[in-house]
Amino acid sequence: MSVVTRFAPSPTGRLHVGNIRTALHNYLFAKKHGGTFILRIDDTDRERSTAEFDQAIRDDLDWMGLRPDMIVRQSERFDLYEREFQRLKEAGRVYACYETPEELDLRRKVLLGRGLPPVYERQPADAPVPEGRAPHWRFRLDHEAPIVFTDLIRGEQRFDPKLLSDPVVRREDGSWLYLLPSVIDDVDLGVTHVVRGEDHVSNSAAQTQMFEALGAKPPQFAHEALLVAAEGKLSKRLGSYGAEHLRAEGVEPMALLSLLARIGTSQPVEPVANLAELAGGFDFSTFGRAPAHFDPNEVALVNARLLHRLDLAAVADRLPQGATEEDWLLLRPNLERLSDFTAWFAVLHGDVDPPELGHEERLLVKDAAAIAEKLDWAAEPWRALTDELKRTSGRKGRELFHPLRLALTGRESGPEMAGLVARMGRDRAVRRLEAAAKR
RNA sequence: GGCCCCAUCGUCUAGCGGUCUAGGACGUCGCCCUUUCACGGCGAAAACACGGGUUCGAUUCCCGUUGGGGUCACCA
Repeated sequence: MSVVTRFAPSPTGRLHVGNIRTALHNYLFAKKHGGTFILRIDDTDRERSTAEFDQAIRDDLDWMGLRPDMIVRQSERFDLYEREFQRLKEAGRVYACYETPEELDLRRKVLLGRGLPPVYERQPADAPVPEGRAPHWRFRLDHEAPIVFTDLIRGEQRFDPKLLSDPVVRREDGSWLYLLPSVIDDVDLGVTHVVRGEDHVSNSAAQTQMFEALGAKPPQFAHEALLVAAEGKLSKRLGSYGAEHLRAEGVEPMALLSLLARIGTSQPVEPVANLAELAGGFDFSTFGRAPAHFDPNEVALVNARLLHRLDLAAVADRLPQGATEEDWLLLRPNLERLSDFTAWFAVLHGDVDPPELGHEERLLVKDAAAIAEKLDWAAEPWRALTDELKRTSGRKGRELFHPLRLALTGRESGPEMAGLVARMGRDRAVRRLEAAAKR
């Protein structure tokens, strides 16, 4: 049987690192086994779901190369839910309830106050039905059958159904809550593996019975430990590391994905060039069970390391017009993000603002300009320039190089000067040295 | 509050009773390369939360404490 996974976001916001990680794991597991990766848009909540977020989610997945083999929307499948719902109703697995949210809330507080688990208490069969009120519907958990399933990450999971509330599956107005439609879809689409955060384990327990009530075998579950922010402790804050933010920061998708695929596992976080390679090493047994700390700085680190080994071909279409292989190899080791390339490209082929230098440095740079003027640029201009200047000025080491670097590139640090100087050409070099001397 | 999960270097983790003078990766620090900074190469420092057991012997098993995470919605 071939593997089928699904990623089921609701279009009520953009993707963030937690979401993306779940999507990625579903994708990688499916691809590793030559299976199918489904994107299921969970838009049963018509109040909060928007077409814009629906689109944004697909764009973000596309940006990362996480292409779904199939896309379905729950809002287009209500007929199916209706049919299955009727079946469950006839089988007595779904029943009508008439409590108001306020009543339920109060009851919960009372139980909690008495130190009891706030589990929903079923009404007796002969309880009076309030007049003129539409019911909402709950799924009847089988209290006699202990719920047991083997989680791919957490091992054997056991739940006493008596400690679980019968989940509400449908509201008074007929709208759906996510629990049941999700199961119906998983059955219908042949989902074999449900990979999601550990905040869903108790949902999985209840859903296990729903699969069975529908006459289906529950899928394999894998509940991964959540990500928490490195600073502070609220996992909610992770929301700020959204896809749009990461994209705006100039993060390479594969850098993000390399980190997200490995964080919280026993495998080293290292830049990996493509999804296929990531999929090859994917293994639930390497997943830890403790929440992992997500540190945005780590994304930047992986991003830089990834860039340093990328070939020109991988980035050529995102580089400025006229950038050559030589430019790329020269500048690449110094990039933290690809967009840095543009500024360095200007150092080679455009203009830079002259820096402010001290009196001594201005004199040095003025001498440098005079020397540079006469050099054979086809030989080793940087070597020749610095050798000569060392002799005339008596300076060496940082004393000598720092002012030259500043004058020639406008920056404190950067790639190898020899390469930069040779590449920028004599005219540009002389012009900059003179400009810095005058400033 | 009930229930569930977790607890090893700063971080992610390996370890499944003796093989641990506790291994790897990221970060940090140092050295090398570079007549500068960075890149790169090499190396070093750095951890078994605490208290009880069990055992000839506990990082490893059990209990408790402390600490973290999750969940108990007519959200997903």
